Amino acid sequence: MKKPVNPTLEDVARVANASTATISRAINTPDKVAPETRLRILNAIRELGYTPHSGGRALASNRSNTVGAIIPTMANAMFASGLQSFQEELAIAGVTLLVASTGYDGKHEFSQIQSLITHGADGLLLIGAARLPETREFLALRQIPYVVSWCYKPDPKILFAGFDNHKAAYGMTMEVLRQGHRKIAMIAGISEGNDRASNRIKGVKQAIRDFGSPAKLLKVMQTPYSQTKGGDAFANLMHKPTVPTAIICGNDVLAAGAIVRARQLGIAIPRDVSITGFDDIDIATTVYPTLTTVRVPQRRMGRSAARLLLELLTTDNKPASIEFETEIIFRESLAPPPS
Amino acid sequence: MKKPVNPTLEDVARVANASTATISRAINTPDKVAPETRLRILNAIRELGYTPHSGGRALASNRSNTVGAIIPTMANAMFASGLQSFQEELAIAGVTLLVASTGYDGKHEFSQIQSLITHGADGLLLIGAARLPETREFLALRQIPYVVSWCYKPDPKILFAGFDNHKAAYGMTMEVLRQGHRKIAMIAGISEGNDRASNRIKGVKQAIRDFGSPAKLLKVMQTPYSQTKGGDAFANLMHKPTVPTAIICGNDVLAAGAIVRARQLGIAIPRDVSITGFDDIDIATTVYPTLTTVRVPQRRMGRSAARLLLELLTTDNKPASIEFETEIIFRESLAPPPS
DNA sequence: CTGAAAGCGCTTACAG
DNA sequence: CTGAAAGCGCTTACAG
Repeated sequence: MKKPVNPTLEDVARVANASTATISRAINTPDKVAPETRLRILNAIRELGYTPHSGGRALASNRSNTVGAIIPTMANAMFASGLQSFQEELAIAGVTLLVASTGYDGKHEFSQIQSLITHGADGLLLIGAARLPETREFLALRQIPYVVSWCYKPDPKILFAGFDNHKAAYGMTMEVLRQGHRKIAMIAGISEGNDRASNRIKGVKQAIRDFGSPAKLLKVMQTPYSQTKGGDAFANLMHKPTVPTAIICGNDVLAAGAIVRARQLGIAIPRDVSITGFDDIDIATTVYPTLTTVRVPQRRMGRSAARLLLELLTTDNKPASIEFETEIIFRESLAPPPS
Repeated sequence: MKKPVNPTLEDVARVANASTATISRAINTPDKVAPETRLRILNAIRELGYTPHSGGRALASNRSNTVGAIIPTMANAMFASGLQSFQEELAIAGVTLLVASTGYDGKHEFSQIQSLITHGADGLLLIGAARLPETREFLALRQIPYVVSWCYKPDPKILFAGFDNHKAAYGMTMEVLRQGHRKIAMIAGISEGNDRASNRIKGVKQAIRDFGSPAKLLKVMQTPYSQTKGGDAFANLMHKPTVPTAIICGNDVLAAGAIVRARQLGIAIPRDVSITGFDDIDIATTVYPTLTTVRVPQRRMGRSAARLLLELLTTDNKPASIEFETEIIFRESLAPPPS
């Protein structure tokens, strides 16, 4: 017998000598099928290498058991372990994860959201609260269930599993001030279309304002998240007439880039200038001196996001947002300024 | 008028006052539709937030314009930029990428392959040549077009866009020997089910054998790809009675872990022991001392893989595999042994 | 426990 | 340039 290359339920039915309805039940609700029938069917499925066609399935059942995650980038570990936990939690519920990335571009985000919905995602994980108006409209119009992670706001209309970037950056800045720094600079991510980046900037500014004179924010440089760019921004800051004694970085990648560049320039960290990061990814301990940074509870956040989304998808509950606390991890790159 | 939450072609047809056939044409072959009709339809689509249902589309057209990539892990940058290039190249052709990860587990790989095929992937990008027998059978039975990357073999039955791991590891080992090292150890990845890891081990062994006495491979430790594990393996090697003068690592993550641990243990790199890596990801220059490593042409590989897969999918050509060369990048972590 | 049949949202010859 | 209609692969009341 010739095996069909793309076997369908009908092919399985023929081989297993049963109706397509029974095959479907054997796959989806096995205990509604007699054990011997089930066995026969399972053998036929294996023999043919049958996999259900998700299109037909989605069409007929009006659900896909699939959710989508749209993250800014896969290029560094910022989202990797959170996404991993998200996926693991979904897998327990038998839900498949589809992943797409945006390159920090709102238009890309919109088209990736549409693409994932088109591919049958029942719900979405989105990063951050900043979103194009057309994207918001689309999400609202289509009443797409989604949870927003990596940030938190007390906004009852949106379901968050995240943390307060403003508060976290504020806290780190206060610590830098407490250690005696007064001339401070920041190397931040690009704030446009990125509320995490902009709230971290606002948090730093607010802390320095609240602390009052003589604390001063010399400069905030915005640059894409790459080590090289972080290094460039660092070199730039250190060439100005007034040099900071501490530089607060928008994330660990920028901070690591600054530290590497400092070494190349013969600038000692933290003796000549202190550096802090944000995220606490692996790179924070790879770099030398090791990085004082803000730890983000990625794994717990990812897991919670999955649970909230599943609850949204499978129950009528209206689950509440979850705010996670961040924590300052003290390592070598931050020390009091030379007196 | 009440807007449907999940608008269908029929809804668009009603609003735009046209048949579903015309709507479909306006979307897929716009120039077969009168300009004014097209405009009316586009407005209706926007108004309703319509996105085509990929299930219905795949069912009716028997293609999905989607390919899947299955990578071992998203947890570090080993595959990130290659995948990025792969995606960019696909995007040019209007093809969507679905990504899944396996955690270096053959069974997971099989189920993720099935899942992506189920979700309509027309073709696949796979990493490495090691694969479970059932996975091979499935790929063959279903005649699934795929390209294998991150490795290369002169096997005409499989389409590769990769490099020769054995040769690359052999080359690095020869360089280490050339610089005068004779007592060598290796910290490798887990070779089971991972041909890249095992071929790198074989390459190192072969080089040392070819070089002949007094060169000796003291020990090969296999460990999962994490900095901590790399550090543990390093500590272990340095506590043995016979200490190596050079440690060749299976990838940069392991090597970085070794270097970080060396610092903690007060062991000087490269004075006390040299370290080499594999991949040349960002971490190779973040770590201090910076890492001498094998550069893998990730971006070109990803782009080629996409082109080969598209060729497979859209033409009747039988494209040929592409072998990329790797290159040793000299940095600080490798130096001649103390004489 | 099993089967016949309707219908999910699309595309595409076919006809005009 | 446009429309009516068949059919893609599934699931699921309904009937037995």
